[in-house]
Amino acid sequence: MKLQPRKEPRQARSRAMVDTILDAMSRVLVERGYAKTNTNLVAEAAGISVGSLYQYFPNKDALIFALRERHVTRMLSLFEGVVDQMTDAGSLTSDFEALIDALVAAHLLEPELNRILEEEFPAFNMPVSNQIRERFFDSIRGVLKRHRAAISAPDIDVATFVVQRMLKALINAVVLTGPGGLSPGSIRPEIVPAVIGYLTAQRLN
Amino acid sequence: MKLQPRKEPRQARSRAMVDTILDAMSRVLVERGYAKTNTNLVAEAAGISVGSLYQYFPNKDALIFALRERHVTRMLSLFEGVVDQMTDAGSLTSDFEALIDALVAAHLLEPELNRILEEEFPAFNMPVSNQIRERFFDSIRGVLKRHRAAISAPDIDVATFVVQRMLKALINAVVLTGPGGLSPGSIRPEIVPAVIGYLTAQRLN
Amino acid sequence: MKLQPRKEPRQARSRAMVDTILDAMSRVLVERGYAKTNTNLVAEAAGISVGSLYQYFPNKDALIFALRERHVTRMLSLFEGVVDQMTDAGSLTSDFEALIDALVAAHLLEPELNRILEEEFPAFNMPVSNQIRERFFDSIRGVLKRHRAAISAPDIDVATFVVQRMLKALINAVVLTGPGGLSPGSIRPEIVPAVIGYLTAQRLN
Amino acid sequence: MKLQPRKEPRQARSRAMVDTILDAMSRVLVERGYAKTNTNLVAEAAGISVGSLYQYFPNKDALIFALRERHVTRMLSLFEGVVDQMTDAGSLTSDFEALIDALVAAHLLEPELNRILEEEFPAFNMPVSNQIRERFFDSIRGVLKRHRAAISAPDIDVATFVVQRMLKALINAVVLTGPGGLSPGSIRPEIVPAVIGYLTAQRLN
DNA sequence: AATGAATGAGCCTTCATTCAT
DNA sequence: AATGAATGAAGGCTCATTCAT
Repeated sequence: MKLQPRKEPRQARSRAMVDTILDAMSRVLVERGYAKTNTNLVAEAAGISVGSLYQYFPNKDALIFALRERHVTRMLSLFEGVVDQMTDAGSLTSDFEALIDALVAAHLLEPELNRILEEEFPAFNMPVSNQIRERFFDSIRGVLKRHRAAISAPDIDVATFVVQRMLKALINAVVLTGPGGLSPGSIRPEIVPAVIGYLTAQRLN
Repeated sequence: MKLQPRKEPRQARSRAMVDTILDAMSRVLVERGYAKTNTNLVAEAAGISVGSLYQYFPNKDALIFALRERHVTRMLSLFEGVVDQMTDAGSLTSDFEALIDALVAAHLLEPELNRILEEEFPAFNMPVSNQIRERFFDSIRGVLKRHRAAISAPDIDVATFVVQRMLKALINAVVLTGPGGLSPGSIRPEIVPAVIGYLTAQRLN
Repeated sequence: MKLQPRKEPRQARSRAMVDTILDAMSRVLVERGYAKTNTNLVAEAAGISVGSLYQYFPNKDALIFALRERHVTRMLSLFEGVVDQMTDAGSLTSDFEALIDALVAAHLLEPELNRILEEEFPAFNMPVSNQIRERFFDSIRGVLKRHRAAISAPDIDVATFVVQRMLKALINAVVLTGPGGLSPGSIRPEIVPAVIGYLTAQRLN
Repeated sequence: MKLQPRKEPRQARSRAMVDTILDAMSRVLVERGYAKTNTNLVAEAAGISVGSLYQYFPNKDALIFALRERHVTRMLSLFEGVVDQMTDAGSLTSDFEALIDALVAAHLLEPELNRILEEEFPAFNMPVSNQIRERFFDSIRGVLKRHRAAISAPDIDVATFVVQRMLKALINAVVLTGPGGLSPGSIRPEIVPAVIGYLTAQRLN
């Protein structure tokens, strides 16, 4: 009676493997930088053989892509969690304060990996999948829609896009420590005014 | 009277060569992308030998660096030209309108190269030289200072930094044609409100 | 009963590979000379890919170094074999006769390789490992010590050093076929008198 | 009246140039080692252009060859000077003492260059010209002939060859400071006994 | 004769990917 | 499915030599 299943169903094993590999990739990337990262190294760091690595990823690009996806998805989860908890009670400002807190927190999950993914990558080639991008977009749009009345921007989609870009740029400024420049701490408090300022700006036409 | 020198003095020849090489680099980069660009190809595209290329650039990185510098310097020229022509008569809004026009124009000088330099590069490693960065910064700060009274942001340096980041992010959104997303044309008119909105936002504390 | 392991245990395979590569290196070196020897050629001669070669040797220098070590170690083996078989019965002269026979034989194992290693190499940079050098030294010193009474040289270590140098120089003269010069055969019988003459020379002070 | 000749006759200029170039080669060789020496560097060190260098030497090998020749010729001069001053009064021992002194002094003329020429060169390929070799040989043979009666070696030519090799080996041991090993100073006094011991060794057959 | 920029063959080395075991 | 040795195309860079000026 072969009732006992494999300890783990195949799919699960595969997923665990994929995660192990991505963890290794992340570690190597952080430790050595993109230029000195290669598949053999990643396999070794994952405790498997290169051959096995290629069982789970068809090529190096797929590996990079998957890592980006996973990283961004994790950030998205945190972000959506915050958005989902918003009630109708919140003001535009308080909502964005929460949202920015969440975004900063998300970026600080794996800050080194995040830095490399943002700065050191020849990889916008393969942009984060549209699905993820859209969910970020939709979350922000949801907030804007809820406060439609308070917003002077004529087109919500356009405003969402602009806010998204502003947030990304400014939060990276806070999170990514550059060699010179102003302290991240002093930028942080400016993000809310920037967003709110834009959304509520007086428009002539 | 053999007074006439060689058609071009030595220094000039060297500069012409450097420019020829950078032009070739730019072309190859645009045509094939960073990953498929190599020094032999660049030399060929420049109509010279690899050896010659290495007479002018010590290594591949120096080539990339120089190309970035040249590109950014050209953008800076255009930008500073606009800023220099500003009179005290301009309003905060009109000044930023001019400034954004200039920036967009600057980014459209070599849009494809610009895209690759912005997106495809493992190159924050070698950031644009601080001097250039600072001159961008100073230009913007100059404008802000002139309109200090109209600005609610408490710290001009911080505000400059934020504006700079916003401008970069939003102008890239306008200039860099992504596969999906909103049309750049619709983003463009939002930049002024975004900047002005931030600068004049009501601040509680 | 699948008790039989792979035909060759891993370590053995690796060693075989190293030897195959060194054999190829040796062959190429002999056929083309050092200046025209390169890693790709060696790999080809070894019937493997360059990549494989670099799996066993980190760089070209390591390859050369290893070849020298192997060659000298083999010579050392032959030499030590002879020394070990010496009994107390031998005279100073008969001992050195045997010793010189062994050295000549050792040099004639791979005479062409030996010539290149001795003459064509920018390689004192990476001297034969001290351990090997010392074992040669110690063997000779052992013989001298046994015959201490018959030796006029005041310091055994110094005498060992001198004898070692003399032997190397004279045996190379015998073994290395130069373009012109005396026939090696006529030099050979002079080595024993040279060594014995030195060791037993009358010293005034 | 174009009476004034070029300041220097052509031949002389050429010789001066050749010497300038060889001096530069020597300097570069000593400062950077063979592996890091190249023709462009030598030309620069000589204060001329590569093109000019190639006016005087057809290729790199010729340059190396010429430098060796010059160096060895200079050593030969010093050596022959000593030999020429020998009178019939000298004993075998005193003659060799003088001769060894001269050789050591010769090797210490440009010790660093000498070291590189001896140790770091893939250059026995192009052995010192036979003429020079022969003059060394002849000088030594001359001394041996003068003392023929005191010498037990049956064949003067063979003995000359052996002595020559011994001298070269032992003097290099004195002059070339290796990383480990006995102090050169302690080897020096052994050279005379070695040579004399060989020449006067008792021979059985 | 001098110059030195230009040449380009050639070398060492890396690494994504394959495949026999 | 796993292994990891093997592959080999590709790339950065050097340097002896040439040649237009």
